[in-house]
Amino acid sequence: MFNKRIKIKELLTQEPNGQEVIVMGWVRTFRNNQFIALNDGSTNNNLQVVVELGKFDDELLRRITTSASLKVTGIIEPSLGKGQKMDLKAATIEILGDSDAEKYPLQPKKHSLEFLREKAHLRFRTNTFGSVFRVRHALAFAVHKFFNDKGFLYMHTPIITASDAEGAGEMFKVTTLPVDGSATRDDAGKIDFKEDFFGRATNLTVSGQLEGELGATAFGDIYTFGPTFRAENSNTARHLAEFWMIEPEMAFYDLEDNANLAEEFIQYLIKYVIENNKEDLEFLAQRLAEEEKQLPQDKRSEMGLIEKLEFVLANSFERLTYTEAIDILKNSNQNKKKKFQYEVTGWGMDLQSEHERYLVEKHFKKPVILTNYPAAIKSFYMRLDDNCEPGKQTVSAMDILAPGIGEIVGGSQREERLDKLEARMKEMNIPSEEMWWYLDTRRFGTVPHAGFGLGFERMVQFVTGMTNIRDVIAFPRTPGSAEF
RNA sequence: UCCUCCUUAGCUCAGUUGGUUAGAGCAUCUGACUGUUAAUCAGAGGGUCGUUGGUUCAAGUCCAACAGGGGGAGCCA
Repeated sequence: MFNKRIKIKELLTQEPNGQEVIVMGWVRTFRNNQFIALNDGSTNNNLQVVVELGKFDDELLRRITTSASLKVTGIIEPSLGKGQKMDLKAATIEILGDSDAEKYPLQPKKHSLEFLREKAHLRFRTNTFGSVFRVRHALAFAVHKFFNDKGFLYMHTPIITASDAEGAGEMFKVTTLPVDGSATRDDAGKIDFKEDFFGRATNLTVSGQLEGELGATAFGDIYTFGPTFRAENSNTARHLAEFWMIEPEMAFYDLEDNANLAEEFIQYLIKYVIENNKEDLEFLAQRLAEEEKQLPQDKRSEMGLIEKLEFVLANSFERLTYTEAIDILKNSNQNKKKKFQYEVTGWGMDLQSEHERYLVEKHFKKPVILTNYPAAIKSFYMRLDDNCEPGKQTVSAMDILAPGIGEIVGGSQREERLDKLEARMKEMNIPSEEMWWYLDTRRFGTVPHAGFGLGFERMVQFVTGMTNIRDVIAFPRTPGSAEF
């Protein structure tokens, strides 16, 4: 019977007054052959277990090593030492699992994040990753709470799909055909996917949006929250081959409604974590400040982590159109002095990440919602804006750019007019026959609707201040790397 | 995929213009001490210098390829 234990997080909120408790956890350090710092993952704060001299066998004490797991019973008393308010005076100590100190790779000292990435199966036992993953959990919970409270329906869209949602991005193939080249070929010498498990070529999803639209045009408001896969050979601190994305889709929403929801959503998530994970945020803020001490002054953040989050809560996001952004960039000193690696050539160009960073981090110094991009650089399903200047056709797209992260949200009002949508698909070589089911939403009771995708890991990065996306997902999948 | 930097003890790192037996702190082990806070003190063990090949009388040090990792870029969320 193990479940009579009290979690350390809860115990530490109590007043020490001689209560008898059972705790279980892992040893962080054993100081002075007398003080065990015990952690059970419920909080970064350890419980100090006091081992009275002569009360326990030396044999037992020798087995209390870093990361050994213990069951301890005893009495809670006010601590005689300075660092903590209570001690657990041990009556019994049971070693649940030994941890060979010569082989256990983590020590009670500072390890580099790169080193811990290679020990991803054990890094949860550190303070940094303890905080990161508790915050990640809180954010995931807050996502569901936000949408549930608003009456959105949580929709599970398929992970195996036959459609290439945005015509962009390499996809992972899903097949049961032999990979040694012996699969049946058709007359043209191509692999005959009629022989495959699903009777057609299938992939891992790159987005649940198209299926989400089917839900939205029946339920009104839906959201998805699931894994997404991109087989791009991207090697950066903000890309994963497997990541989690939240994609709300709303009927009877236009672009402005969409932007309002996205802004409210992001602020809600931040507020939830500030209110519910104060200790973890404080730890992460301190960690980030220490890390930034190593950087040259001009590369350090102007605000501390919590200060930054509170700033984002207190100020509305800057909204401007793509056209206005191009004007700002073109007239910036940075551009006039040719300090951009990619010159701002003018209307129609795609923004490079240095341009986005300039707008967010230098010009506005807060999150920015960029809208109404040129149609030529955006996806087929985005709604064409009416009354555009000749040669400057735009779509009702929006990207939300966050300081230090870049694009955190991408969304749009969807093209609900069948004729315009079909014309656009033809233009962009999207096979409309295969998408008959998608087009049916426009054939039968089409409505104005909109939605967006929020990269969950990027949101976790923004809130925790972790600079590498591989440190905010338990087991990162990146090109050449799928250990664990 | 491109550019760039890195790879020396379990970890973090030093190692001079190529030249005897490759060092430090922490960790580990042994002992001491015992109200400690990454405890402290003393001693000990621990290395095919990422891999392969080359240059040289001599390579941790120079050159090349490969592997792994960091930072930046592209693609994107």
